[in-house]
Amino acid sequence: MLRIAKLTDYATVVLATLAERPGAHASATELATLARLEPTTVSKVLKTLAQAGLVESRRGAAGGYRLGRAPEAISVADVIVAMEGPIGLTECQLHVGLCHHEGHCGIRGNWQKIGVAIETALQSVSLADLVPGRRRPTAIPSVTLPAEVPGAER
Amino acid sequence: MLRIAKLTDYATVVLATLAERPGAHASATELATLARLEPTTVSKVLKTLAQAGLVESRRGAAGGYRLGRAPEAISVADVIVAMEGPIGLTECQLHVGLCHHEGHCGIRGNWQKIGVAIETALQSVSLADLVPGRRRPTAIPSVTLPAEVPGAER
DNA sequence: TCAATCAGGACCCGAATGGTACCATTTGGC
DNA sequence: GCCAAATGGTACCATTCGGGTCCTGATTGA
Repeated sequence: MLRIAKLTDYATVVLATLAERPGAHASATELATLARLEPTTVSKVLKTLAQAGLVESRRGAAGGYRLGRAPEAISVADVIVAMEGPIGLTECQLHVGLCHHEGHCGIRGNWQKIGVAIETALQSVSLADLVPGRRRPTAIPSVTLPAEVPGAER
Repeated sequence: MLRIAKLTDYATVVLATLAERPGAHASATELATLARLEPTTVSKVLKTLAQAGLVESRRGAAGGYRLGRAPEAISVADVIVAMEGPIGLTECQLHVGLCHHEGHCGIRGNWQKIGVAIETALQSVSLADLVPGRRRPTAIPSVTLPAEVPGAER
């Protein structure tokens, strides 16, 4: 487990397809053909991505979608956040007050730090890194877990 | 999103509770009281953890559970794997052949590397680090994404 | 022998997910 | 001016999954 949703996976594929044809607008059906996905599903994904600003849409005839930013400026974390909302391993990481164990749960702060570390890792990988053969980075910046993970703030 | 299941969260709390009383066996109901969780839920969690070897069980009167290994030897990744199965962000990361896009999907290998990076990060945090006030590590080992993330193996 | 405790299912309910369909709106071209 | 193409938005449904509860059997110590 610890999966991302299928739609999020599709989103990365669609975005990668878009990254291979920069500038021009591509329709949802066209992208679906290229990515070999269901047109309706691709359309749904693109709508969500457009709301997040990751793709720009143009309506009407000869409309379609194109990347909202350069592939290097779109991280995997951006895609996940756009499709699934804020990244947080636990519920209490996002919404304070919902969990009635907050008062005595000593490991809450640690989960938050772990989540931050994962989010940082996902932010360090850009869409350009995912597109096959487009860019070939020599190395990915190293990711460090935030120091002192112990039960600090309680 | 990108959440862990609630039961996994409970598992860390229960394990942390167990870590605070090393050696002695504690019953499921006793642990539930300490962790302020439902006894039946705690029992369910403990059964799963016992199957994975993270806790040792003793049946009968005066039975109960205790940690199977030292808290330092139990990582957050171990807990997640025990409760939810292998860590994998995407379906194709775990089961080859299920996805009919494998042949032409260029970003599959990259997702795998991202998953490995996250798993490594989770493995670097032990149960001892989660228990409040028990150990206070000066720093957590840095985690580096595996080099060359480009669409290599295709 | 009995009570306490774990082991292992079976079961149910609610929520989330994936997928589809429908209609309104916008745009460009004939 | 009209029509086709395309997105925007919403609603809907089937399925799966997670969380929680309950029951019965096996084991152990007093």
